Amino acid sequence: MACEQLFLKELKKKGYRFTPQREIVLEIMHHLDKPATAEEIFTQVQEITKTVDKSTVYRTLDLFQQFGLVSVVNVQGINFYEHIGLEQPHVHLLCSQCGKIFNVPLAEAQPLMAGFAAQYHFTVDPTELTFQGICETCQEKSKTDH
Amino acid sequence: MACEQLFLKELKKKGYRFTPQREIVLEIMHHLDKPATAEEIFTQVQEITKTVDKSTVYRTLDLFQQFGLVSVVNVQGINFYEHIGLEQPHVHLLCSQCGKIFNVPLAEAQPLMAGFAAQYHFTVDPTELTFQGICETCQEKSKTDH
DNA sequence: CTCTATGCAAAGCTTTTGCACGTTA
DNA sequence: TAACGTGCAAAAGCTTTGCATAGAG
Repeated sequence: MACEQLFLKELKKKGYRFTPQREIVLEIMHHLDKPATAEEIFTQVQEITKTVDKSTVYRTLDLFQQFGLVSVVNVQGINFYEHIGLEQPHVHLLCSQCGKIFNVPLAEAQPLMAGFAAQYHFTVDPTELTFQGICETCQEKSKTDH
Repeated sequence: MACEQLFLKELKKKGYRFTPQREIVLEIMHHLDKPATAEEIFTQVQEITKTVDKSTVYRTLDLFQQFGLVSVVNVQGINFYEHIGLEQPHVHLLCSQCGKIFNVPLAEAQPLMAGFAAQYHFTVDPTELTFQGICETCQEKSKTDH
């Protein structure tokens, strides 16, 4: 995996080390299909080995963030981490009912961001963009519940 | 203040009581010029009287939320509360540098929200909408710093 | 060998909760 | 005077930190 090799080189260049713990967390982040909490990531780590501490997971996620490998979305006080290696830039749609997070291309929000820039000279940071609401499935569900 | 009378009636209708503590917090929320943390609100309460406990502030803010008087924005793990009594619907622009929060009319984001509804059948909840980025002042500042 | 990273345990912070007592209506 | 609300203290989450030791380079 090219991006991992690159990351590895960057790590070493800065005097950091590539430990088994970091490898495991990286691997897990790589296969996440949606943003996950530290707890969820820790649980997945434990399925592989019990010898990784939760604090190491936190420290590792912090490190990955510094390298732009991982981004954090905070929703209602909960941090969700996701891998952003080669993925296209995107924003999040969070369903406040089922908790699922969907990614949609950043391009969709570009006009709005341009508007904010033009009108208020405010430059939106797209990596932090999350829209809360209700997803299709939950909308259907609430219809049939009635 | 009409909205407060209304709120008071609603409170009583549901069997809640209008206590001095709730009055103080309401008053403070009313005069906030920007979203504030529970801690900040508590500090302001203490400037008026020392006899209100922090847990009461939390409970009161929860109550106000239930009545739609107050909304919560969570940013990087921190809850900000704001009064939304008679104000027009709006979204937030949060400057990640200076921490200031600006309100802009919801209408600006309406096209985007409509797009999400059309394409993904996802209904955005506008009360939770916050855009992080850099405000005009901080942009100017970083220019002159160079 | 050196210095970074880890595990463990403890501390920190914000927020919530249990309970006896005060207060509102 | 019957609920509801409050203060106090303690607990509960999530995250961070200090420190001795293990391990990467």
